[in-house]
Amino acid sequence: MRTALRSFHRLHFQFTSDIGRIAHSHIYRISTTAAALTTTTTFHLHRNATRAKNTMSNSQEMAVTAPTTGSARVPSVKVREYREESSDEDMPLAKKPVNGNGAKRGVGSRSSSEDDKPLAKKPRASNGSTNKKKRVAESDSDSDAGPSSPPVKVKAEPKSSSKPKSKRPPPSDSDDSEDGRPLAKTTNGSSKSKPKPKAKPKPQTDDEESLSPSESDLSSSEDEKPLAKKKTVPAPRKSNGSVAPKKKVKQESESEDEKPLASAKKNGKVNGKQKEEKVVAKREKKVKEEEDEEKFKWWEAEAQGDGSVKWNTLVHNGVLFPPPYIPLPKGVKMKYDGVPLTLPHESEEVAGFFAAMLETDHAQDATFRANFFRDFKAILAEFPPKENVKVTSLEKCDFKPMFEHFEREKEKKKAMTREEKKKLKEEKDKLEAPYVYALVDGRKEKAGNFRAEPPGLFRGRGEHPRKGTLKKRLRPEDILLNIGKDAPIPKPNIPGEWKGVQHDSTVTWLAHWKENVNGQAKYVFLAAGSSWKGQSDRAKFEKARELIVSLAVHNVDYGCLCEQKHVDKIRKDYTADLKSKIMADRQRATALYFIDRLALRAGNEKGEDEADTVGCCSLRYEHVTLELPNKVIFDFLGKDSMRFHQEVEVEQQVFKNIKIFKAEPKKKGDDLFDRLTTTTLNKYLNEQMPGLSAKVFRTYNASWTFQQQLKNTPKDGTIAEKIAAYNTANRDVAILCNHQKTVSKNFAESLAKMGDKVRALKYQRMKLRYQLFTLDPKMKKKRADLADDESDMDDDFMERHEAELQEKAMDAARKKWEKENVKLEEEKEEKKPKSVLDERLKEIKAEFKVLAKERKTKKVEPRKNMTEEKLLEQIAKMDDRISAAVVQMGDRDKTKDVALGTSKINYIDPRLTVAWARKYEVPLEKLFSKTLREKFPWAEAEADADWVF
DNA sequence: CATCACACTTAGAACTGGATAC
DNA sequence: GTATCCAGTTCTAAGTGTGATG
Repeated sequence: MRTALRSFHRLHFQFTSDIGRIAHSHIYRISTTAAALTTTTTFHLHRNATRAKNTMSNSQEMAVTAPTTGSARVPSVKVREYREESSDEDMPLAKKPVNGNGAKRGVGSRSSSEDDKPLAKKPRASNGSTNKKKRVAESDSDSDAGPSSPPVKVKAEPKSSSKPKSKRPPPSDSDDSEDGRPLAKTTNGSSKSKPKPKAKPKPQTDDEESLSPSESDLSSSEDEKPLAKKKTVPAPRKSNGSVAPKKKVKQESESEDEKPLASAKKNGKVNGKQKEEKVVAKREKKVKEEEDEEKFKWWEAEAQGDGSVKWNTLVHNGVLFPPPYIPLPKGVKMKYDGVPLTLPHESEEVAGFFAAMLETDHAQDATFRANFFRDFKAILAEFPPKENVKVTSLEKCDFKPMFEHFEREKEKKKAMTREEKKKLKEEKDKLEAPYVYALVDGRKEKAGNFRAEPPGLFRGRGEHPRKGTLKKRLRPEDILLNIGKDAPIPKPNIPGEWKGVQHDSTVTWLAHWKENVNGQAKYVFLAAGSSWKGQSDRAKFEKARELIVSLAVHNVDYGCLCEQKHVDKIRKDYTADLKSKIMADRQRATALYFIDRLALRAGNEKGEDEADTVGCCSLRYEHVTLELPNKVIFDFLGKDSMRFHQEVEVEQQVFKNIKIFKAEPKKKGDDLFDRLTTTTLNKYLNEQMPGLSAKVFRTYNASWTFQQQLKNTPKDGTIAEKIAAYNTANRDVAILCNHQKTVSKNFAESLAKMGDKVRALKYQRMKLRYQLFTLDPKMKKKRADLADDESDMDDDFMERHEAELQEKAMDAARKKWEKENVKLEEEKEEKKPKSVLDERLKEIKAEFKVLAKERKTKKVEPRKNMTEEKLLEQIAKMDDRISAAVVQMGDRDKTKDVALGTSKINYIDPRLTVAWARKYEVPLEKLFSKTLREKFPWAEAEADADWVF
């Protein structure tokens, strides 16, 4: 329906000069009729900003927001601000200081070697209201978004503007055309050069659409009206499952006993000679390493001919089903209305699923509870309790006894001895051994998720309408195998027959089934370290790199052939298309701008029966708000219902476009890009460069950003410092991609602990300082820097700290006394009487009395043998320790809600890491875990220290 | 087209086990 | 030795993107 409407309205969008006038009046004057929209928008924004501010947790973030909030309130300020910009018209927008904070971005910073220039740090604001992620994501400022940094930026954070960050060097050939072009100036030449065949540009297009006051009104053309679309209710997705598998499926009933995998090895073509050589070379080494050597180095092999055929022979054992349900002990029963229920195994199992989650958030969630209870009632209807009790209310269900039983079981498991645990693990490994590897063309390859997903309650993320639904136990009858024609058909480890067996060599999955909750397909693939995954992973990065491969283009501006990178051309094109008269093109260009600059996902349409999350193409009216003069505020839930909240300064044209896309009659709930789908967008991108799609930009920008940020590595720092630089770069990428993690439950606690540690250090330093001043009062003047009191050192803390220290000291004394006595007893000697201990305790108390007195008088008698030099030395050491701890604390705080793993695993070309490790001589295992190294063997093989993305 | 089915990548939560603190 | 914490790993949900289908 949505799409039907879209096509119905798919008429060319003829811009008249009218648009500009509205746009203009919004920007220049906030008054009278034309301003109605703007005014409400502005106030709305203001409210948002205020709310955001109120919920913010730390002052740093408030500092970011406050100025804008203030100025947004007073339109006249905005007007003036905007006008003032005309004075620096020739300055690229991206480099204009924002709110006076972006001072680091000087006018001249653009063209010279930007790599070494510090870059104003992106602001970050978490909406501290919850410890769950939902943080307001940070956006990198201008130059970080891509090689030719266009003017996307987020307000600079004043506090951290001093933090150095490298800037990306703008590629020379694109710089002038995009970044360098003054905002307000229009270049007719560039519009002529527009390569779009679709657009038939009128000669003065650009002039008409410039922000000049002469632009006329928008409303005259029908087509200009944005499509206000109703949200349609698609028919509920059918989950009827078992359609006969379409291609090449052969139902096979032979239940031939499984041959050991090794027997099928002869089917494959093992390169015997090669193996032999390896074996000889590594003869001395252990068997395990020999095995490693056998690994197929696909990146050294010649490319296979037909890309669609993935294998010739494929042998594996299918999926491993979990053990059948083990009923609870007789005494463990849930209660209903206080009455213990004796449930049949079938319903008991389902009750157990919920009971196990009793103390998680899921169990409190209304949707989750409702869905669970619906399914629980259904199974109870089929398998009712012995007591013949009708269960009608979840509130009356008491799963506590079951929950506690599970807890006890967990404890038991924990309490097992090492041997017991080891034995258990061995048994498990033995059971799983046949499934761990598959044979692909005779090569041993690790399988991935070969364990059939056990039954349970569906844990949908965010506001998933189906969360809590019972996910049924899988049987062999649910599962379709994909396996070599000559391979033995494995026998399921539980009774039953496979749903089917097929031999499709164009796909890489080993098993497939349809899950009952959402009717979605599930697959068993090979593990991440397999050659199939490796090859496509490498191909992904190569595709992204292709974006910066230069190609010869006919440049109309200069009437010659020029070298240009794909990405530069694409950026140039979409920048031009931002002004296209064809609405669809203009929307596409604007969307592309966001995808490129903000690393948004494509945003396919989603169904009613899924969580309401969006990506770029599916952004709706309410997800984007505008703030003069050129700020776009994104606030929406993306993949996994992760909040994306950024305030971004954009090119004026983008700002204007959004205003148009949001114009009447569009309202809340309508698509922002009503004439754009991921399909059309990708089709366009594919024309720009074969194989290009929206997601490539995420890969590209992530890897590119990483490469740029790595340039901040201290060349002669310690390994730890280098790794810190690496992690900082990693974090920048994670922030770019909005990768979040839940703040750990006891984060605040552990941070507070660290804080106390710092303060304990400061306390020590304070004592040293006082000693110094007592020793030589002149030092107070000589070293005025030491005269200041420690910052967060109040009496309250000191008292508490001293009490703790005293308690510890006394404890230690007691233990020492006891120990001594035990020893004396063993040696049959006389024990020390209690009075000895008491005497020691008394001494300790006296010592701490002195400390308390010192605290009050701020005078500390120098400890014996203490000299001025020694004190100064110790103070300096203390300074180092304190600042190191403070830095570490800050780092932890900054990373608390950022997940670094996802970008490392999926977005950052591993060759960058390998090259960096070699260049800076950091052991790779400090950067890549074992699994990551297994995933990226190809990167280690091909990237030397000079490798560049 | 528009929709669906399919196959594959990307994602945070949950779990685990070893290191570290106590 | 035991508790706690955290990095690494596993699990599976939730995306992307394309080709077939009606």
